[in-house]
Amino acid sequence: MNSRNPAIEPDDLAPREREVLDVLLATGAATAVDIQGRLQDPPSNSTVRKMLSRLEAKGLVTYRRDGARFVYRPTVPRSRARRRALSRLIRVFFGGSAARAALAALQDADTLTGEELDELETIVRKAREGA
Amino acid sequence: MNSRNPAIEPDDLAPREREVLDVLLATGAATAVDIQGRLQDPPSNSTVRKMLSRLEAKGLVTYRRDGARFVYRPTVPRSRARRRALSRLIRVFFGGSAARAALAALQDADTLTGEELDELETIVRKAREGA
DNA sequence: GACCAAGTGTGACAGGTGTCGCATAGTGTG
DNA sequence: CACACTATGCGACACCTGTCACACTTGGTC
Repeated sequence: MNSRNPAIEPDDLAPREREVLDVLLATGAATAVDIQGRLQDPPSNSTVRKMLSRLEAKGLVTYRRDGARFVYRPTVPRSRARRRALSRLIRVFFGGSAARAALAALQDADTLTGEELDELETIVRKAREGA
Repeated sequence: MNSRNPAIEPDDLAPREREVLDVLLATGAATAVDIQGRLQDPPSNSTVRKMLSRLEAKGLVTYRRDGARFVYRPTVPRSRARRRALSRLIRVFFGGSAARAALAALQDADTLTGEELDELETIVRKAREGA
């Protein structure tokens, strides 16, 4: 069980481990020092490395040397993790309605680009036509 | 530290505990048996009760007798937990853009009610006017 | 090649989690 | 009120987590 364990998902992780993986998912790749700097109430560097090594043992991250340092990456496809996280949010907080989740997110969006507005209009138009 | 401990947030919980709290946040209130039935790969009823008692010790749930059974509720305001979960999702998976998160959620929405479409149009219109 | 700085690997360990079985308490019915 | 049924409280315990200190590697510089 050295890598690729499809049974373990990011949701099954302990809080600190999940926090570390979150940084990796958000940035795509990072060193132990980078990660340490992005954690809330940061622990020692040793601790971060230990987390990374455990995540690696669980098959959730890989690393690659880059000179003296190691650069870590998540093995879980970002899109897959995102889909799971999104569907969980929708299930728990929006009674299963993706539309209501989207509306809530839009409330938080202080700015919308013209492109985003166009996309929204397209979605609305298509929905009206389809119905 | 019997109740109201504002320092402990749902994100700081171990996976199983979070799963239990999720059910409570999703349903508003539930008994140990209800919760057990909604967990993935459900453990014994004892286990669920132990989780609940630990969550109670952490000040995250309360219970109230209802005849023979106990009904549990989250003490964390749903809206607050939702806001935190949403902002985390946005930060980790959408580079901080609430708008892009909303668009992703809409892709998942297989049906949109007329009311929801109206709300979306209103948001788009107001955004265009404001800009 | 000897040194220093910066990185990494890992053992240890207190405390937290997930799991249950068993003893106990509350409800309703004849 | 005695019985059957269902719920709850709790002790126990193996395994997992979060934390670090300390020893070791690597890369570059005189």
